[in-house]
Amino acid sequence: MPRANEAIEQALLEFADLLSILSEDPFKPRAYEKAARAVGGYPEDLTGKDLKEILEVPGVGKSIGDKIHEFLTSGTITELEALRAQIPGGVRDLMTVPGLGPKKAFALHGELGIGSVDDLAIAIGEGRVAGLKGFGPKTQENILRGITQIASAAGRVTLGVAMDAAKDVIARLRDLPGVGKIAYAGSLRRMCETIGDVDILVASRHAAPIMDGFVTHPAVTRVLGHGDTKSSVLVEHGLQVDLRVIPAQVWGAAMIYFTGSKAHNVRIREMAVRVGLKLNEYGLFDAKTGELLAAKTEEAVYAKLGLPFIEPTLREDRGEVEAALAGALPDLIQERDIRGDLHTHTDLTDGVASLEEMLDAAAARGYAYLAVTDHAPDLAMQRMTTEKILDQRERLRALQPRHPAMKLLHGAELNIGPEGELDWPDEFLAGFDLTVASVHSHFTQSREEMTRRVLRAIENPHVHIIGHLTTRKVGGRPPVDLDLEAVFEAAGRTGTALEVNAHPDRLDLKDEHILWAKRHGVRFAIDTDAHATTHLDLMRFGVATAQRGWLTKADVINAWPWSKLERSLKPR
DNA sequence: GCCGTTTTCGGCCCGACTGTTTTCAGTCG
Repeated sequence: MPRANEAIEQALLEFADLLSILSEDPFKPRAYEKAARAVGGYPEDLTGKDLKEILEVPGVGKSIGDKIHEFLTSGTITELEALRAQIPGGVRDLMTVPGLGPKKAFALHGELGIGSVDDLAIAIGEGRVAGLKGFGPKTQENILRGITQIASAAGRVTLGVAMDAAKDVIARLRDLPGVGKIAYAGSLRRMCETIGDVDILVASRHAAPIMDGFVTHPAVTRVLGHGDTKSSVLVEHGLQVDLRVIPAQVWGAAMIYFTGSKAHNVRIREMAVRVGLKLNEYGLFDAKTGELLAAKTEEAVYAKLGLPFIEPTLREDRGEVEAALAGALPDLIQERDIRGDLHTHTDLTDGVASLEEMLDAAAARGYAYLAVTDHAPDLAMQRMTTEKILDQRERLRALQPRHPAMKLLHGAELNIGPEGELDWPDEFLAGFDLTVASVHSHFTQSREEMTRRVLRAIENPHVHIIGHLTTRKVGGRPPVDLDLEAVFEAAGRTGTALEVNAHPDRLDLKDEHILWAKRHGVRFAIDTDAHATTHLDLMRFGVATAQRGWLTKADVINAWPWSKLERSLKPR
């Protein structure tokens, strides 16, 4: 079962949102938000903890601690229920529209009775919103654009949400009698950035009890179908989960079939047909005699087709079949190849873990190096100063002896200003072991301005990595407008690495961009941008995205041994 | 609501941008 922390985090964030609508005091919702993040990033599972232990979570005091305790013992928070009764859920959804915050959402609900995003679109169309104070033509236009943006992601969830749901279901089903192999397939196994539905495969001869266990899972909000070998349900976030039970002897063929992509499957089925074979979810057959040639493992099925095993992350019909036939599949980067994380935060800025905790967590992962890269002063909200970061550097240096197997790198996440300027002059930047430079403001600049700005940062010899290049949020904020061809050319030429941000809400660069950039000889850094020790585990999503971009460990600077990385960090 | 001490209250996430509000509220990172 997943940790209770995530459910508590969601409940506290909802509490914060509802308070921000209802409460005059802006600090109260912030306290809930802060506590939510701290719980989400807390390394220990809160399940079964008593009040005293709960109060050890930073940012959690008596009042919130009581609510967490109530949630852990009863599954609900009475006061949260009371807030929900005052504010329909759809009103909270309004705040997901870019440009709409608690005040505007409250006005729309209070003045016009608007209770959902759909209501809002209709009301704008009918001109009813125009009369409302603070809702001029530009604002309405922005809201409509935001609604379109949300709608385009409707029905899909991020990789992280889908993975949690899949793990949860698998954990519940794994111990049922008669369950052999169990695994997720589909777009989740291919690690696509958004997931429409989760496919889970179980090998068993006795489907009925497994089906029953599935549809009665506590996370199920609605049963869409309940058959002999296939059932479909909806869980949180409206996510659909399909379960299929198949005989163990056709596991490989079924995994290929249900992993897809459709385009990949079409390609290999065509290959089969051309040589007198037939491929479906039950196996690879001789088309004439019907004899079963392979089915048990994916490797066996691919082999009979004259192909090596193709990693799920490559199965998009982007040339992987041709490469496989030519023996030219890339030797893809794996999570075990990663030797360190080069973009992490501590509680000196907006992280929730201390420097010591982050170092311990990284060391526990067996990393050979770790860069601590807290935010720089130009991101004003973080209140970083030159004194604070120099003090952190001293503390980091002093901690080095505690981690003899891990090289500690002192860095910063710099802000690329609107003109491409950075937070500190070059002399000061030269004092860092490593820097990440990212865009955090002025997202709406023109393509020319944005490109000039990013190019200037790339050309700066004291910048080693460009963080989350496009700043997009999966299913949320659109990417900035940027001449990627020019950016990739410059990054390739200067040796400035481009980040593959591993957070499932970002995945930035995305797979297509990685493929494109790689053609320019760009180097990459797969980083978690961790704001908590638990976030270091997000590395797997970054590695999967890098795989989808066909990267090998030679392409990824944090898969290099320290001696090689160290040489590459010298000023150009 | 939390927290720390300048210690039981008062400060906390600051500053810029946007659109529209004729002087600034709301939103965002």
